[in-house]
Amino acid sequence: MDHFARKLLAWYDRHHRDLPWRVGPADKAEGTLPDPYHVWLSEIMLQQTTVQAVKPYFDKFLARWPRVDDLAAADTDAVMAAWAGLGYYARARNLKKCAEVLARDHGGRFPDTFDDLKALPGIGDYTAAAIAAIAFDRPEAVVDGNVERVVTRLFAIETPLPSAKPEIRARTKEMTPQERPGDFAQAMMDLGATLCTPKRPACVLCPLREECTALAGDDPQRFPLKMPKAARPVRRGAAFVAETADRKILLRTRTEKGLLGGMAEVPTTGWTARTDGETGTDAAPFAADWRSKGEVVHVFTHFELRLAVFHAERAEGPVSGGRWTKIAALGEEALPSVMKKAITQAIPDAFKASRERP
DNA sequence: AATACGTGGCC
DNA sequence: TGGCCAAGTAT
Repeated sequence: MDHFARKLLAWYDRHHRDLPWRVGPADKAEGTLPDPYHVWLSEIMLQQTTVQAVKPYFDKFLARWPRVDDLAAADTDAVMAAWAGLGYYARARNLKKCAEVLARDHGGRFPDTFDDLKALPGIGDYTAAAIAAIAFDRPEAVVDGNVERVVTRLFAIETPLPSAKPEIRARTKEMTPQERPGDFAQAMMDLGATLCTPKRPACVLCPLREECTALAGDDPQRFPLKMPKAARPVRRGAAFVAETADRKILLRTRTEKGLLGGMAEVPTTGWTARTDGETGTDAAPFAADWRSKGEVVHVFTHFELRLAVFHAERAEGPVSGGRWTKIAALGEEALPSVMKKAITQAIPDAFKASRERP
């Protein structure tokens, strides 16, 4: 085992984070490996998502679907609703598909190699390596955003991301030990998350400070270098919150593919790049006494949405392609955050009401 | 290979 | 306060 791995594992034994899906080094020393289902579920949720955001969702999913077979047998709508708010909803659809494949073709068990894991829906290079290393003790190179930061600093890699990825992978592979590869992967990620942070890294506490090339230089924080990002355009549209006298609102389900795929929404116009600011009620789903309720702004990864919100009270009647849903039952719907924002703008107590009547 | 894909927290 | 960032994947 090389110098880096030995020092890092010693640090991990003392300073590892305790996380709900993790088996700590003390328990692992007695031969206990974490449940692959827990590792998989957490890794999918953690893709581009903070630990803090994931925790309550992980607990909720595990309580409701304790084993992968339970998830395979679940209603897709229920899974989407449980995922609502966590973002990147293709993850939830692939999670369900993956559970079904495992239940049908693998007897409800996870494969234990990188290649077989990577063949599953929603599992890419990172997640396949992470599950293989953490749940099955296989010495795979696990490279996430934390590892990219740690490694580019350790070796002062001047190539910007994403061009530097092959070099980072090669370096990580060299460092990954045959023994405790799962702990090593988690140690690298813990180091990146707690000490080798993007801003103001705590180098004085770092177990690798003596061998860090970036620290020997003048400014470790400048790593990793990154290619400049494209500007985020603004798109505009209108959302229509139709409410009946008995407190129902009109919802639709978005198509499976694309933005917010398979999630619930209130009727909206298209979201276009036009900047004239003109958003009228001509595109409303039906004629009603639409009242303007102002605008909500929501920032997606690649554009900013400014949604003009309209509210109609005492709306009624059958509407094709939509469903009238009790405001008190909105908590069971797969509503993404942007839609909760729009509904709250029109009906401030909408989600308070749904909480009061479980 | 470059782009689409959410959300919330932080400074 | 606006940009950056978080355990990436699919196409």
